[in-house]
Amino acid sequence: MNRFLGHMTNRIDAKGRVSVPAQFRLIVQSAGHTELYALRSLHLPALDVGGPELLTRFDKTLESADPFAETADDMSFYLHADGSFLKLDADGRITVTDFLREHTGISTDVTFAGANTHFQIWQPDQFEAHRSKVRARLAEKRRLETS
Amino acid sequence: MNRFLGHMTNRIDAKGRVSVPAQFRLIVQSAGHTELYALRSLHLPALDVGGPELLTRFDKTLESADPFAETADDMSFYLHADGSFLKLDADGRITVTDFLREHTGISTDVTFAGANTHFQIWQPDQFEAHRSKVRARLAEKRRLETS
DNA sequence: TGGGGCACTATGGGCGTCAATGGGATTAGA
DNA sequence: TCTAATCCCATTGACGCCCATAGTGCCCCA
Repeated sequence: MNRFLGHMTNRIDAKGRVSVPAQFRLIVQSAGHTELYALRSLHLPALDVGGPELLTRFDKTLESADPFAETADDMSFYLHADGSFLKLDADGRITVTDFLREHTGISTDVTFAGANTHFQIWQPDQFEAHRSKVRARLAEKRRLETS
Repeated sequence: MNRFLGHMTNRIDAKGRVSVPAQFRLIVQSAGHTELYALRSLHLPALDVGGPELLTRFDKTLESADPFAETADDMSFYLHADGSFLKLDADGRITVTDFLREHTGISTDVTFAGANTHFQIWQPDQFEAHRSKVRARLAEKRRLETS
Protein backbone atom coordinates (compact mmCIF):
# COMPACT_ATOMS: atom_id res chain seq x y z
CA MET A 1 0.00 0.00 0.00
CA ASN A 2 1.69 3.17 -1.15
CA ARG A 3 -0.18 5.54 1.08
CA PHE A 4 1.13 7.49 4.01
CA LEU A 5 -0.65 6.21 7.08
CA GLY A 6 -0.24 6.32 10.84
CA HIS A 7 2.18 8.34 12.94
CA MET A 8 5.38 7.77 14.89
CA THR A 9 7.94 9.83 16.75
CA ASN A 10 11.70 9.63 16.29
CA ARG A 11 14.58 11.25 18.13
CA ILE A 12 16.97 13.82 16.69
CA ASP A 13 20.60 12.79 17.24
CA ALA A 14 23.54 14.92 18.30
CA LYS A 15 24.22 15.88 14.69
CA GLY A 16 20.69 17.07 14.14
CA ARG A 17 19.56 14.12 12.08
CA VAL A 18 16.36 12.13 12.36
CA SER A 19 15.29 8.90 10.67
CA VAL A 20 12.33 9.15 8.36
CA PRO A 21 10.08 6.17 9.23
CA ALA A 22 10.89 3.27 6.93
CA GLN A 23 7.27 2.96 5.83
CA PHE A 24 7.26 6.52 4.50
CA ARG A 25 10.78 6.33 3.14
CA LEU A 26 10.02 3.26 1.08
CA ILE A 27 7.16 4.96 -0.70
CA VAL A 28 9.37 7.82 -1.78
CA GLN A 29 12.45 5.73 -2.52
CA SER A 30 10.54 3.15 -4.53
CA ALA A 31 9.59 6.03 -6.83
CA GLY A 32 13.34 6.55 -7.35
CA HIS A 33 13.77 9.69 -5.31
CA THR A 34 16.48 10.47 -2.78
CA GLU A 35 15.07 13.74 -1.58
CA LEU A 36 11.89 15.12 -0.16
CA TYR A 37 9.95 18.28 -0.82
CA ALA A 38 8.76 20.08 2.29
CA LEU A 39 6.31 22.95 2.50
CA ARG A 40 5.33 25.02 5.51
CA SER A 41 1.64 24.51 6.14
CA LEU A 42 -0.43 27.68 5.98
CA HIS A 43 -2.68 27.04 8.93
CA LEU A 44 -0.77 24.50 11.04
CA PRO A 45 2.63 24.48 12.79
CA ALA A 46 3.57 21.53 10.60
CA LEU A 47 5.27 20.76 7.31
CA ASP A 48 3.70 18.93 4.42
CA VAL A 49 6.25 16.55 2.97
CA GLY A 50 6.40 14.24 0.01
CA GLY A 51 8.50 13.27 -2.96
CA PRO A 52 9.57 15.93 -5.46
CA GLU A 53 6.51 15.07 -7.53
CA LEU A 54 4.52 16.83 -4.85
CA LEU A 55 5.99 20.11 -6.03
CA THR A 56 5.41 19.17 -9.65
CA ARG A 57 1.79 18.51 -8.81
CA PHE A 58 1.47 21.98 -7.30
CA ASP A 59 3.29 23.58 -10.22
CA LYS A 60 0.83 22.03 -12.64
CA THR A 61 -2.09 23.71 -10.96
CA LEU A 62 -0.16 26.98 -11.03
CA GLU A 63 0.40 26.80 -14.77
CA SER A 64 -3.27 26.46 -15.42
CA ALA A 65 -4.01 29.57 -13.39
CA ASP A 66 -4.01 33.14 -14.67
CA PRO A 67 -0.31 34.12 -14.63
CA PHE A 68 -1.13 37.79 -14.08
CA ALA A 69 -3.26 37.35 -11.04
CA GLU A 70 -1.68 38.39 -7.80
CA THR A 71 -2.65 35.05 -6.32
CA ALA A 72 -0.45 33.27 -8.83
CA ASP A 73 2.54 35.33 -7.72
CA ASP A 74 1.72 34.62 -4.12
CA MET A 75 1.34 30.91 -4.75
CA SER A 76 4.61 30.73 -6.65
CA PHE A 77 6.41 32.57 -3.89
CA TYR A 78 4.86 30.32 -1.28
CA LEU A 79 5.66 27.10 -3.10
CA HIS A 80 9.21 27.96 -4.07
CA ALA A 81 10.53 30.35 -1.45
CA ASP A 82 8.70 28.83 1.51
CA GLY A 83 9.43 25.29 0.41
CA SER A 84 12.61 23.29 0.50
CA PHE A 85 14.19 20.04 -0.54
CA LEU A 86 15.30 17.70 2.24
CA LYS A 87 18.05 15.28 1.27
CA LEU A 88 17.78 11.73 2.52
CA ASP A 89 21.14 10.31 3.54
CA ALA A 90 22.21 6.73 2.90
CA ASP A 91 20.44 5.58 6.06
CA GLY A 92 17.19 7.33 5.29
CA ARG A 93 17.66 10.28 7.60
CA ILE A 94 17.13 13.98 7.09
CA THR A 95 18.89 16.78 8.89
CA VAL A 96 16.58 19.02 10.89
CA THR A 97 17.42 22.53 9.79
CA ASP A 98 16.23 25.84 11.20
CA PHE A 99 13.81 25.88 8.31
CA LEU A 100 11.98 23.03 10.02
CA ARG A 101 12.47 24.14 13.60
CA GLU A 102 11.21 27.70 13.19
CA HIS A 103 7.86 26.76 11.78
CA THR A 104 7.16 23.72 13.93
CA GLY A 105 8.87 24.34 17.24
CA ILE A 106 10.76 21.08 16.89
CA SER A 107 13.72 20.72 19.24
CA THR A 108 14.61 17.14 20.21
CA ASP A 109 11.96 14.85 18.71
CA VAL A 110 9.96 14.72 15.51
CA THR A 111 6.53 13.24 14.88
CA PHE A 112 5.79 11.98 11.40
CA ALA A 113 2.12 11.74 10.53
CA GLY A 114 0.64 10.14 7.42
CA ALA A 115 -1.74 12.18 5.28
CA ASN A 116 -2.59 9.76 2.47
CA THR A 117 -0.76 11.29 -0.51
CA HIS A 118 1.91 12.90 1.62
CA PHE A 119 2.91 13.12 5.26
CA GLN A 120 3.49 15.77 7.88
CA ILE A 121 6.26 16.71 10.26
CA TRP A 122 5.31 17.93 13.73
CA GLN A 123 6.71 18.82 17.09
CA PRO A 124 5.31 15.91 19.21
CA ASP A 125 3.36 18.02 21.71
CA GLN A 126 1.87 20.17 18.98
CA PHE A 127 0.85 17.05 17.15
CA GLU A 128 -0.81 15.59 20.21
CA ALA A 129 -2.63 18.84 20.86
CA HIS A 130 -3.82 19.03 17.29
CA ARG A 131 -4.87 15.41 17.31
CA SER A 132 -7.09 15.75 20.37
CA LYS A 133 -8.54 18.99 19.03
CA VAL A 134 -9.48 17.27 15.80
CA ARG A 135 -11.01 14.34 17.67
CA ALA A 136 -13.03 16.72 19.82
CA ARG A 137 -14.29 18.61 16.80
CA LEU A 138 -15.37 15.43 15.06
CA ALA A 139 -17.07 14.06 18.17
CA GLU A 140 -18.92 17.32 18.63
CA LYS A 141 -20.02 17.32 15.02
CA ARG A 142 -21.29 13.79 15.33
CA ARG A 143 -23.12 14.61 18.55
CA LEU A 144 -24.92 17.51 16.88
CA GLU A 145 -25.90 15.46 13.87
CA THR A 146 -27.32 12.55 15.80
CA SER A 147 -29.20 14.53 18.40
CA MET B 1 17.00 18.89 -8.99
CA ASN B 2 17.59 21.88 -11.25
CA ARG B 3 15.04 24.17 -9.73
CA PHE B 4 15.55 27.22 -7.60
CA LEU B 5 13.94 26.34 -4.32
CA GLY B 6 14.08 27.40 -0.69
CA HIS B 7 15.70 30.43 0.84
CA MET B 8 18.84 31.21 2.80
CA THR B 9 20.62 34.28 4.09
CA ASN B 10 24.32 35.03 3.65
CA ARG B 11 26.54 37.76 5.04
CA ILE B 12 28.24 40.47 3.04
CA ASP B 13 31.96 40.65 3.84
CA ALA B 14 34.15 43.70 4.35
CA LYS B 15 34.78 43.94 0.62
CA GLY B 16 31.11 43.95 -0.25
CA ARG B 17 30.98 40.40 -1.52
CA VAL B 18 28.39 37.74 -0.77
CA SER B 19 28.34 34.03 -1.61
CA VAL B 20 25.58 32.88 -3.89
CA PRO B 21 24.19 29.68 -2.32
CA ALA B 22 25.89 26.64 -3.83
CA GLN B 23 22.57 25.09 -4.80
CA PHE B 24 21.67 28.08 -6.93
CA ARG B 25 25.18 28.56 -8.25
CA LEU B 26 25.37 25.00 -9.49
CA ILE B 27 22.24 25.39 -11.60
CA VAL B 28 23.66 28.44 -13.35
CA GLN B 29 27.20 27.15 -13.66
CA SER B 30 26.14 23.76 -14.96
CA ALA B 31 24.57 25.69 -17.84
CA GLY B 32 28.07 27.05 -18.51
CA HIS B 33 27.58 30.59 -17.30
CA THR B 34 29.85 32.65 -15.08
CA GLU B 35 27.59 35.64 -14.69
CA LEU B 36 24.06 36.39 -13.63
CA TYR B 37 21.38 38.67 -15.00
CA ALA B 38 19.50 40.69 -12.42
CA LEU B 39 16.32 42.69 -12.94
CA ARG B 40 14.60 45.03 -10.52
CA SER B 41 11.20 43.66 -9.72
CA LEU B 42 8.33 45.98 -10.60
CA HIS B 43 6.18 45.30 -7.58
CA LEU B 44 8.65 44.21 -4.95
CA PRO B 45 11.81 45.54 -3.29
CA ALA B 46 13.66 42.55 -4.71
CA LEU B 47 15.67 41.51 -7.74
CA ASP B 48 14.87 38.66 -10.07
CA VAL B 49 18.08 36.86 -10.88
CA GLY B 50 19.09 34.02 -13.12
CA GLY B 51 21.55 33.01 -15.80
CA PRO B 52 21.96 35.27 -18.83
CA GLU B 53 19.34 33.15 -20.57
CA LEU B 54 16.82 34.83 -18.33
CA LEU B 55 17.29 38.02 -20.34
CA THR B 56 17.05 36.02 -23.57
CA ARG B 57 13.84 34.52 -22.34
CA PHE B 58 12.40 37.95 -21.68
CA ASP B 59 13.65 39.23 -25.04
CA LYS B 60 11.94 36.38 -26.85
CA THR B 61 8.57 37.33 -25.50
CA LEU B 62 9.32 40.90 -26.60
CA GLU B 63 10.15 39.95 -30.19
CA SER B 64 6.81 38.32 -30.61
CA ALA B 65 5.12 41.56 -29.64
CA ASP B 66 4.44 44.52 -31.95
CA PRO B 67 7.76 46.46 -32.04
CA PHE B 68 5.93 49.75 -32.49
CA ALA B 69 3.67 49.36 -29.56
CA GLU B 70 4.48 51.62 -26.68
CA THR B 71 4.38 48.81 -24.18
CA ALA B 72 7.05 46.96 -26.14
CA ASP B 73 9.29 50.04 -25.97
CA ASP B 74 8.65 50.30 -22.30
CA MET B 75 9.39 46.64 -21.73
CA SER B 76 12.62 46.78 -23.69
CA PHE B 77 13.72 49.86 -21.79
CA TYR B 78 12.85 48.18 -18.55
CA LEU B 79 14.69 44.94 -19.32
CA HIS B 80 17.89 46.64 -20.40
CA ALA B 81 18.01 49.82 -18.35
CA ASP B 82 16.70 48.33 -15.14
CA GLY B 83 18.70 45.15 -15.52
CA SER B 84 22.33 44.39 -14.84
CA PHE B 85 24.87 41.62 -15.11
CA LEU B 86 26.50 40.30 -11.94
CA LYS B 87 29.85 38.57 -12.30
CA LEU B 88 30.50 35.47 -10.25
CA ASP B 89 34.06 35.31 -8.92
CA ALA B 90 36.08 32.10 -8.64
CA ASP B 91 34.53 31.31 -5.27
CA GLY B 92 30.98 31.83 -6.44
CA ARG B 93 30.47 35.26 -4.93
CA ILE B 94 29.01 38.44 -6.35
CA THR B 95 29.81 41.99 -5.29
CA VAL B 96 26.84 43.85 -3.91
CA THR B 97 26.70 47.06 -5.93
CA ASP B 98 24.59 50.16 -5.36
CA PHE B 99 22.35 48.83 -8.11
CA LEU B 100 21.34 46.09 -5.70
CA ARG B 101 21.32 48.15 -2.53
CA GLU B 102 19.17 51.00 -3.81
CA HIS B 103 16.28 48.87 -4.91
CA THR B 104 16.31 46.37 -2.04
CA GLY B 105 17.61 48.22 0.99
CA ILE B 106 20.32 45.60 1.45
CA SER B 107 23.11 46.59 3.83
CA THR B 108 24.86 43.73 5.64
CA ASP B 109 23.02 40.54 4.75
CA VAL B 110 21.33 39.11 1.69
CA THR B 111 18.47 36.65 1.46
CA PHE B 112 18.33 34.45 -1.62
CA ALA B 113 14.90 33.04 -2.40
CA GLY B 114 14.09 30.39 -4.98
CA ALA B 115 11.41 31.07 -7.60
CA ASN B 116 11.54 27.86 -9.64
CA THR B 117 13.06 29.09 -12.93
CA HIS B 118 15.05 31.87 -11.31
CA PHE B 119 15.68 33.26 -7.85
CA GLN B 120 15.31 36.50 -5.96
CA ILE B 121 17.58 38.72 -3.88
CA TRP B 122 16.11 40.41 -0.82
CA GLN B 123 17.03 42.41 2.21
CA PRO B 124 16.32 39.83 4.97
CA ASP B 125 13.72 41.86 6.89
CA GLN B 126 11.90 42.81 3.71
CA PHE B 127 11.83 39.18 2.72
CA GLU B 128 10.41 38.15 6.05
CA ALA B 129 7.76 40.86 5.85
CA HIS B 130 6.76 39.82 2.36
CA ARG B 131 6.70 36.18 3.36
CA SER B 132 4.24 36.68 6.19
CA LYS B 133 2.12 38.97 4.03
CA VAL B 134 1.90 36.30 1.34
CA ARG B 135 1.06 33.63 3.90
CA ALA B 136 -1.67 35.82 5.37
CA ARG B 137 -3.19 36.50 1.95
CA LEU B 138 -3.17 32.83 0.99
CA ALA B 139 -4.57 31.72 4.33
CA GLU B 140 -7.36 34.27 4.05
CA LYS B 141 -8.16 33.18 0.53
CA ARG B 142 -8.29 29.59 1.62
CA ARG B 143 -10.51 30.47 4.54
CA LEU B 144 -13.00 32.17 2.22
CA GLU B 145 -13.04 29.29 -0.22
CA THR B 146 -13.66 26.56 2.34
CA SER B 147 -16.25 28.36 4.40
C1' DT C 1 5.28 -25.18 19.67
C1' DG C 2 9.24 -23.21 21.26
C1' DG C 3 13.92 -21.68 20.21
C1' DG C 4 17.45 -19.87 17.35
C1' DG C 5 18.85 -17.10 13.86
C1' DC C 6 18.04 -13.74 10.22
C1' DA C 7 16.61 -9.16 8.59
C1' DC C 8 15.80 -4.67 9.33
C1' DT C 9 15.11 -0.35 11.81
C1' DA C 10 16.58 3.37 14.63
C1' DT C 11 20.47 5.45 16.47
C1' DG C 12 25.39 6.74 17.33
C1' DG C 13 29.72 8.27 15.72
C1' DG C 14 34.30 8.76 12.65
C1' DC C 15 36.08 11.14 8.95
C1' DG C 16 36.78 13.43 4.61
C1' DT C 17 34.89 17.01 1.63
C1' DC C 18 32.89 21.23 0.58
C1' DA C 19 30.61 25.64 1.40
C1' DA C 20 30.80 30.15 3.50
C1' DT C 21 33.73 33.53 4.98
C1' DG C 22 37.98 36.30 5.75
C1' DG C 23 41.99 38.36 4.11
C1' DG C 24 46.48 39.14 1.45
C1' DA C 25 48.39 40.17 -3.00
C1' DT C 26 48.17 41.50 -7.69
C1' DT C 27 46.13 43.96 -11.52
C1' DA C 28 43.29 47.31 -13.82
C1' DG C 29 41.04 51.58 -14.04
C1' DA C 30 40.15 56.39 -12.87
C1' DT D 1 48.88 57.43 -7.60
C1' DC D 2 45.04 55.96 -5.28
C1' DT D 3 41.00 53.17 -5.41
C1' DA D 4 38.56 49.29 -6.65
C1' DA D 5 38.06 44.95 -8.69
C1' DT D 6 40.03 40.28 -9.31
C1' DC D 7 42.69 36.27 -8.15
C1' DC D 8 44.39 33.24 -4.88
C1' DC D 9 44.75 30.91 -0.53
C1' DA D 10 43.49 29.80 4.61
C1' DT D 11 40.15 28.70 8.13
C1' DT D 12 36.29 26.61 10.20
C1' DG D 13 32.16 24.69 10.67
C1' DA D 14 28.58 21.99 8.50
C1' DC D 15 27.27 18.22 5.83
C1' DG D 16 27.60 13.73 3.21
C1' DC D 17 29.25 9.18 3.24
C1' DC D 18 30.56 5.38 5.62
C1' DC D 19 30.31 1.75 9.18
C1' DA D 20 28.97 -0.08 13.97
C1' DT D 21 25.56 -1.52 17.42
C1' DA D 22 21.44 -2.46 19.90
C1' DG D 23 16.77 -3.62 19.91
C1' DT D 24 12.82 -5.98 17.65
C1' DG D 25 9.96 -8.64 15.00
C1' DC D 26 9.67 -12.50 11.83
C1' DC D 27 10.47 -16.86 9.86
C1' DC D 28 11.99 -21.31 9.69
C1' DC D 29 13.19 -25.47 11.51
C1' DA D 30 13.81 -28.84 14.94
